[in-house]
Amino acid sequence: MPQLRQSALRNRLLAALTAEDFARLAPHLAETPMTIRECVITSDQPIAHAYFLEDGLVSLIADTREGRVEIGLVGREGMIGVPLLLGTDRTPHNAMVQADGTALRIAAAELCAALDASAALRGVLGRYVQTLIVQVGQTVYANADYNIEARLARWILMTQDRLGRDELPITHDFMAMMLGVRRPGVTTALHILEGTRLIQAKRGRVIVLDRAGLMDFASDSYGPAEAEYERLFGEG
Amino acid sequence: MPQLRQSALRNRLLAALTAEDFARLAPHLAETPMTIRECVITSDQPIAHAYFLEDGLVSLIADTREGRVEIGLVGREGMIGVPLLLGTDRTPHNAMVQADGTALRIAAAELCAALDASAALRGVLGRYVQTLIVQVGQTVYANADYNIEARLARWILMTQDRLGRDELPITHDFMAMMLGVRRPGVTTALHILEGTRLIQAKRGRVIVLDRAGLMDFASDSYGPAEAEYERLFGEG
DNA sequence: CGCGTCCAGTACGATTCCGGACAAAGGCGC
DNA sequence: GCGCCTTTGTCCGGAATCGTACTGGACGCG
Repeated sequence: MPQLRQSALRNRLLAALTAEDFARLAPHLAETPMTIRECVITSDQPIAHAYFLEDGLVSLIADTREGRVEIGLVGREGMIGVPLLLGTDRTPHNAMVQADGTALRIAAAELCAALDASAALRGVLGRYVQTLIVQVGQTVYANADYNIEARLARWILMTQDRLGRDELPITHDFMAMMLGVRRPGVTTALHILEGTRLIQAKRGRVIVLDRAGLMDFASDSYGPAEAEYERLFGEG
Repeated sequence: MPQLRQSALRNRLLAALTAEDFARLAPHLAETPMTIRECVITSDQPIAHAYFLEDGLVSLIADTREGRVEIGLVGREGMIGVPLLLGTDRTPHNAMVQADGTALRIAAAELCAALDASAALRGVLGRYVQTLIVQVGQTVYANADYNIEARLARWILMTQDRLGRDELPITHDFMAMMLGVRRPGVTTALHILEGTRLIQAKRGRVIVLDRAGLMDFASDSYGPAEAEYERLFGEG
């Protein structure tokens, strides 16, 4: 495979590694396409690879017999396969692709070997786990204290952050599942956001018009998790 | 301080350590009382110590200007100070004591040194982080898909697990804050649980009468997180 | 033993959101 | 251009929960 140049990567975790750590991982990283609705990790199944996203969007989903909810969102700021960092090869959650993209993936064994060899690598990826915990915690808070419109604004902002574009390829149905609400509830909430010109909704996509306005609308449901990421990776 | 014997400890994480890892930590562990409403970790402040709980209950709380919600619950099955494991010395969350108890605490620097020295220690504590992520994820799910009574049943079960007693020293006000609902909502929900003889409510405490019945009531909101803990620590 | 404080119980209108159903419209394949 | 499937828009009654306020009882303290 072609030589990977660290500076050419979009993944913020790989970019934050020391040159030495990157050199350790690079030989094992393979570019992999991700297509929508694909499950890159399936609940309670062995995790064969970790994925460093270059583009696209993946949801971490808790689903049981009686329903499913999104608990976390990962884009090129993060990675899929956190349980591997934490000493286990499986998890009850699913990781499902929400927007097409590509990832650099590495076999579980290679990642674990690199982790054992480098405290600096453990530090970078550990800090990512911290940001993920804060993100999930923020989701608990948002679901408890905010109405659908605010949570939708938060979700749109998070998605925009991770995709790095203003046009988000998302249907109402998907957003409803992610937020754990009824689909018509999303339709109505989108109309409200559209009415104040914060977004423009088209069939199958949402276009962000006024990011600052969305942040106002989302209030404290958006922000803390993002601040934690910037604190830990902002300089990197 | 007196010699600590690993087999005499109630904390399940310390009990799960190898003898070698325990010996590494033991000289630095100091028994510390925890009193109700004390914040053992304050948001965005440096974390000086990690706490391995021997008894008592601590909540992880996300609070902002506009509200606070519990995102996780820790007892003798766990530890406080997870960010230290993940390469940072602070977090936006608070850790507040909900029931008096004691903990064995260790200075951050000593813990980090031990982590650097032992892959096995990293494994045990990393797996605890995994169980914590699943617990928080389960809270997202419970808040999205279950009514107050079921969530209350879940919370009572989790508290009972962690305290190891049937009598839980908890006021309605506290439960309301933890679940992110109104206080009278808790009163009503408790009456429903009491009506079916699952619990008995007294002033300032709840007594579990029928644990199996509570599990039925909580349905899928309770279980997955606990199964994950047993999978990772069940034999230990 | 009496007072003050914390805690539990109750009420009620307002509001959000659900559950389910159905109709319109966009867009793709043929 | 036609038909079909997906997606979106809309409607309704009903349930859950909220916000707020007030009452009465339990407990601790002096």
